[in-house]
Amino acid sequence: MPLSPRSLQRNQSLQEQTYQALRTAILSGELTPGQRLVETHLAKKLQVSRTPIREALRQLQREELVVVEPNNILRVATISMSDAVQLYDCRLALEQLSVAEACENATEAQIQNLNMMVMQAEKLINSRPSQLTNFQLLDLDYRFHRLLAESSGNLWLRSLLDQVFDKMMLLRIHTIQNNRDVLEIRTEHRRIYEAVQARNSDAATQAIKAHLVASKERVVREMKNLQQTRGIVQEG
Amino acid sequence: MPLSPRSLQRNQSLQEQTYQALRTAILSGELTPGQRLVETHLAKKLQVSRTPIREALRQLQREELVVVEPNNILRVATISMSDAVQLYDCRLALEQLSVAEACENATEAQIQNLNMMVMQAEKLINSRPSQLTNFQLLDLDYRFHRLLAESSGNLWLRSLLDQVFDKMMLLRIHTIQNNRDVLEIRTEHRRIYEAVQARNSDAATQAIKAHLVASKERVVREMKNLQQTRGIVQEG
DNA sequence: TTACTGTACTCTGTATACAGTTGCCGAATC
DNA sequence: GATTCGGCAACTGTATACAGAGTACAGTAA
Repeated sequence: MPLSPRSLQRNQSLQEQTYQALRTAILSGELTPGQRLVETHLAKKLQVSRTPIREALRQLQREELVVVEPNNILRVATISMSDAVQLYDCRLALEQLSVAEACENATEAQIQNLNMMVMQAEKLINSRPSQLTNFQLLDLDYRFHRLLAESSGNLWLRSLLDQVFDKMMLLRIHTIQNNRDVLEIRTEHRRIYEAVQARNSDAATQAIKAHLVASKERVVREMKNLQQTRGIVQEG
Repeated sequence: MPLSPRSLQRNQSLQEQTYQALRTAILSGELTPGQRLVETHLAKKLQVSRTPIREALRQLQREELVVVEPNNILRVATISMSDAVQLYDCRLALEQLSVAEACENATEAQIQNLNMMVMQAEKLINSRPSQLTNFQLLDLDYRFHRLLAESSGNLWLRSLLDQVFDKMMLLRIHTIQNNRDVLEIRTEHRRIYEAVQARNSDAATQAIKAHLVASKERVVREMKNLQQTRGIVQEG
């Protein structure tokens, strides 16, 4: 849903709706990394006053989806190659814990949902590639990982991983545009799912580790490609 | 530094200063867990308008140092026993990565600083126990861990751990009041330091793991004690 | 042509006004 | 004495006004 006037309703606070709208716009790529954010413009676009905009921006700033320059200019955050590597390292640490605890604590309903996601992904991969299916795959990828985190039963782990996922999304929404191979999740997700379903903590840890290491490598390779062609993502 | 009118200066934005003041007040225990936060009162206390207060509160809310109730009442966050356990699990995952990367990337200056902190702690422990030295020890403990995270060179790891540390601080500022034994960091910190200094990644990982497992156990024990006597920390 | 300066414009930081909501208290009623 | 209703007080949500900082641009002088 594009950033548009009065797509907002009055049942929730405008501040919260503004926050969601901006976050979604950033994570969907509608607001591109590095783009300047001007309070007054956003206010006009969303048909609200600056107050809710400012509060939403402060939150995004605290999550580092928005960064502030020395002269108080706000921009959508940019993810560099080294950021990506470091984020993957954090994921590696956190998601091993995530699946290990999921093996212990996942409910049957959660396990069924995981299964459905794996099957959906397999179906999507067999369909004709297009930019739409690429986005759907990426979405499915992160829904799978978020559900794993949720299944761990550890709320703080979930909250930390959510932040990491948001930042990864910011990056990947731009890396997958052309190359669906960066989303080789077919066998990898299934292996993770099966280990969790069997409550086999060691296998699950191994599987997620292999998945993330492979994924990291694919993303880094794709970023190098992108850097050669266009200059969207800068080195940091 | 107590929350007082016009302790703020005009060189930084009031919003940022307000944020720092509130965060410090929460982490130092001046604002106690569960305490209600009223914008207008805080505004009067800090001698600023509601605008900077609101923006600061939104940030604290996003970091979950402040929680909002259904009727829009804001309160200082409360950490339950299960929160503490889950936070320790996250720390365990992240800090193992932290020291492993610190072994690779720490600068000589950082290693020297780590050493100084270890020695300072050893000196403090030998001094006469008091509430003041307890607070100093706790502060030193977290400064040590933060510096480890910084030495890893992984900015995202550092940012994630900072959040975890803040929440732990919120908890521990109340658990250590009487019992300094929860801060048995003498030998444990030294062992971590020596492993990092020797760039021995395996030893460092083992040492931090042992430290955190032991620390978790001590804190849980102390929380059980507290729960029996007074009701500050509620089960969640 | 270049460098400097004044000016107008844009944007942010902060304060404040106003409206809507929630919750409480007291009075009237059963 | 308990209960319910009206009204008041306390807060929050939102809009907006205003001031100050930064910036770009044009005009002028060397």
